[in-house]
Amino acid sequence: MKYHHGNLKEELIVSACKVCEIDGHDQMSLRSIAKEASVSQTAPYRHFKTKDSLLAEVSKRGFEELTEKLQTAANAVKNSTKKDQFLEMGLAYIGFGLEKKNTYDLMFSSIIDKTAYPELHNAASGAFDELVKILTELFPRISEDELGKKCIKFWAMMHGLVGLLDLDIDRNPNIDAGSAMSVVVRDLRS
Amino acid sequence: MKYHHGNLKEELIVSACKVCEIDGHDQMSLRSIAKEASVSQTAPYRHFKTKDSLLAEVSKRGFEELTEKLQTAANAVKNSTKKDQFLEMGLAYIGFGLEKKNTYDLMFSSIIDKTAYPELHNAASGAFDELVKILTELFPRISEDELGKKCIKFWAMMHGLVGLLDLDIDRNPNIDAGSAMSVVVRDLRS
DNA sequence: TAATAATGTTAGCAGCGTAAACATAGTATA
DNA sequence: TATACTATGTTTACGCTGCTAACATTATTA
Repeated sequence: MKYHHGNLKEELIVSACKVCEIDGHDQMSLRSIAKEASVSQTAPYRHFKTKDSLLAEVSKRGFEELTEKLQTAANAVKNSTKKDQFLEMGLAYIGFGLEKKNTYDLMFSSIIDKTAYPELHNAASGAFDELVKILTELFPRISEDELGKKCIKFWAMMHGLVGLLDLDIDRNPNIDAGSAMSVVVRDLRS
Repeated sequence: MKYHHGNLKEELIVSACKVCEIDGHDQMSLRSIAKEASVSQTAPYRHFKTKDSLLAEVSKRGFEELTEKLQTAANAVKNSTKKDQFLEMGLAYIGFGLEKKNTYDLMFSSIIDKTAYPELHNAASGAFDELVKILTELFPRISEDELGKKCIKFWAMMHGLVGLLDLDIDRNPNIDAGSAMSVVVRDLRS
């Protein structure tokens, strides 16, 4: 084992993502992350000013992955009906939210002060911008104002659904991700 | 100062709620809560098995307060149009979410394992049940299935909006709670 | 009244984020 | 090439945390 790792910063981020997704963000101690990367407990401080700045990086990558997922979904159904396009995008969003539940929780938790990490805020806004871009192509004729509202509505619904599906708050076994989506999607395609 | 407090359990819950709302749930240490209640650091363990079980109580009271807020809002506009009734309920929900932001975060965070605290789960479901009850009166004619979907939609939208308004993810200064609500409310009143 | 249960405090453990001091390796300059 | 400097690792240590064990005090009950 070399004394100087060479690529520790990246390795630490990867380790942090792993610990987050496997054990949850409440289990993300710097020590556990450092152990995962096989370095000493304080090695991360050569690359990250605080623990939060490392978590911010994990969160940022989550938003980047979400952006990609939305892009891919939009491309996959470019020539379908609006309904299908929305369904696909919605399922992509919810799929990410449920599959990477722990990372999603971190992304939307208030643990990290977003205003303190501009890059994180940009990544989060970037995902929203991607949504705007996709919806702009879907609705070329409506006003910018109406478009913005549509985006907020979509995101709010998806985010809300992820939270509710995860919480199982309704106790209704008939409402799974797919059917909940189809309920919601009807309001968006027009 | 008496040795035996007499009502420490209740006092601790109140102190915990205070610490949560003022400092945020990430600052809720048992020690800080005990200090707020002017008892020793380990006194809480006579009344709560773990720290989480105390947090669960705080979260439970949050859901109970939310339930009340929804009730009050529904009663206040009993004879208005459906649109106004929805607006009022929505604003009550969002108002709670933004005003008691830190408590709301705790309630919907994954810090507490809901399945481990049946009373918390009941309180959360109780808030949803209240929503079902109100919407049942608003829509006496639609099927139970449709009603359930409407409730999920409402909750998802409100929860989503709270998250987005708080996150300021859209960076759109024109979208505040009121206008966002009115965007969303149009879909629900029919 | 004496035993017991309930409820408080004190002391101490391991794990945490973080800072300081130190060790080692790579790089620039003489 | 030798030497200084910088980058990046480790060790140690501090105060905070959740929690347990041992002990102190009060309330209840036989």
